[in-house]
Amino acid sequence: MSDVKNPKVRFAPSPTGQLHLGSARTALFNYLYAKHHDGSFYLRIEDTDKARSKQEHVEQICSSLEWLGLKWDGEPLFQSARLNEYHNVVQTLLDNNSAYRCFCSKDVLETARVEGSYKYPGTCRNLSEENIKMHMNSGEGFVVRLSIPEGETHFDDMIYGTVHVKHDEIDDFIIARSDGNPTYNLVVVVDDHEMEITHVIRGEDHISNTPKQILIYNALGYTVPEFAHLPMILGPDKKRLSKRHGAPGVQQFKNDGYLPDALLNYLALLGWNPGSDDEIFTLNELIALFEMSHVHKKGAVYDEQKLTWISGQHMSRLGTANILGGIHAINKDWGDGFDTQYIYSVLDLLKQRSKSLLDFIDQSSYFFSDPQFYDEKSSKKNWKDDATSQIMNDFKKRLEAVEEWDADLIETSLRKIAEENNLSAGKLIHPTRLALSGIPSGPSLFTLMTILGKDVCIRRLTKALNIFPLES
RNA sequence: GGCCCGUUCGUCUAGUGGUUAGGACUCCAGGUUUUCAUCCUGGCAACAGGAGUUCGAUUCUCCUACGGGCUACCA
Repeated sequence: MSDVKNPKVRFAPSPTGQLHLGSARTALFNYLYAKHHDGSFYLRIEDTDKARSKQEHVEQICSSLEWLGLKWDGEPLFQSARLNEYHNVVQTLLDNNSAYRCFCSKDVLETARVEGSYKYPGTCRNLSEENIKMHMNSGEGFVVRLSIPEGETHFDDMIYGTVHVKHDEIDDFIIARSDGNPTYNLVVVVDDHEMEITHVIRGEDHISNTPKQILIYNALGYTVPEFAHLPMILGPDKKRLSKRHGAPGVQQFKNDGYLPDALLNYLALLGWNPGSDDEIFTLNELIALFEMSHVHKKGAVYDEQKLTWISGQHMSRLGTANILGGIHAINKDWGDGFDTQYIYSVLDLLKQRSKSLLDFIDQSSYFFSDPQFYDEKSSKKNWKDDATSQIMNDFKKRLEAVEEWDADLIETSLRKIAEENNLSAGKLIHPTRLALSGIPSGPSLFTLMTILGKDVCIRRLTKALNIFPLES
């Protein structure tokens, strides 16, 4: 066990879109790390980009996290509510000469960049007091840039190891825009400090922001937290999965009938390994097993087939009552009008055959309503003539006479008729299945009939006898 | 252009200075089953390339290639 005690971590999405796979994984690893070490997991909404942030995304992100079961501690912190605080910090940095006002126009700098000059030239870095006053008096807009000192910054990343960055690689980056609003690198530091975050766990795309942020921590005299940068989740083309690049939203997985634990399980395996050959875990098991040292640096390609397999594993392992809960979350009317024992029989019979809740609902439909359609191919193959109808009619009569509706007795009765008519049992089984379920495949016919009950079976057989063999 | 990171079966991954390079998903073949699915058994399939260090490198070092990230008045 590690000696880390009660870490405080945060998941800090910007509400510019729904919670997608990549950010869900980041949230998960933060959560696992925190809970494994008896720490806290906080939520912070990074909504300083007013143009792109939307309330509906905030709600969507929260409900996705709730669905996944990643409960955050306390109340979410909204950056938009802390603008005054950021202004004060910018002023502090200006006052202690860690930052300066820059009056260069956006266009000029943009042009220079296009021409190959990737770094800010430092034009306004050492303006005189008078010069600054002159600019300000004339009402010119300005941004505030951090003044990067000479030297080098390094930090020990929990995943990447020690990262060294020379300061001449770092631009005098902007911490406050010309409209006075702070930028990401500034607010992240201010808030992580305010929230007393001990471990910053985020995507690898932030690794080059880290030294910039450390410089701000230093300029403000704040304690620098630990960092862990997670590998990216990639699309099939090995490009980073992003909102733009077809990253599915978490909501989509919910709608597709995946169990939250199954999604979490799959996500955990992208970039992390449990140190054993086991692959199926509940969230609590993941918490117990999670170690940052088992996270590696390589990006992982998202593979829906493996997710589907994991989902199927969770379906068959999950308790029947929990499956029912999941189904009701999708469709609260499911199973209405049927008694609990009947519903549980169906659940037990089909859950290990299902890849997802939706798949389950689909497979179980004929337990709740008589078939409206009959599979065409199977109809032609298994009930193509009057001879079949003849035998099916006999079978129906025999069933009507059965006193005790029991799988074994039904089977015996069916096989007996087949034998009497010199037919293989399949000649009777297939048309019966078709008549009862409308489809050519499914669980054991005899247990299926037992669950359905005598009345329903007779009713469906009668209906089928009126219809089959199908015309044309 | 610059900085940083990565590279083991198609995919997710384990692994060691000497291994038949292991597992999982997918796929294929059998088995089980009334059918389909599950399940069981078996199979296909990988150390990016080149130097160097070494008795010996997949493992250590360097180079190259390829891939990724960052290089915004986005976060």
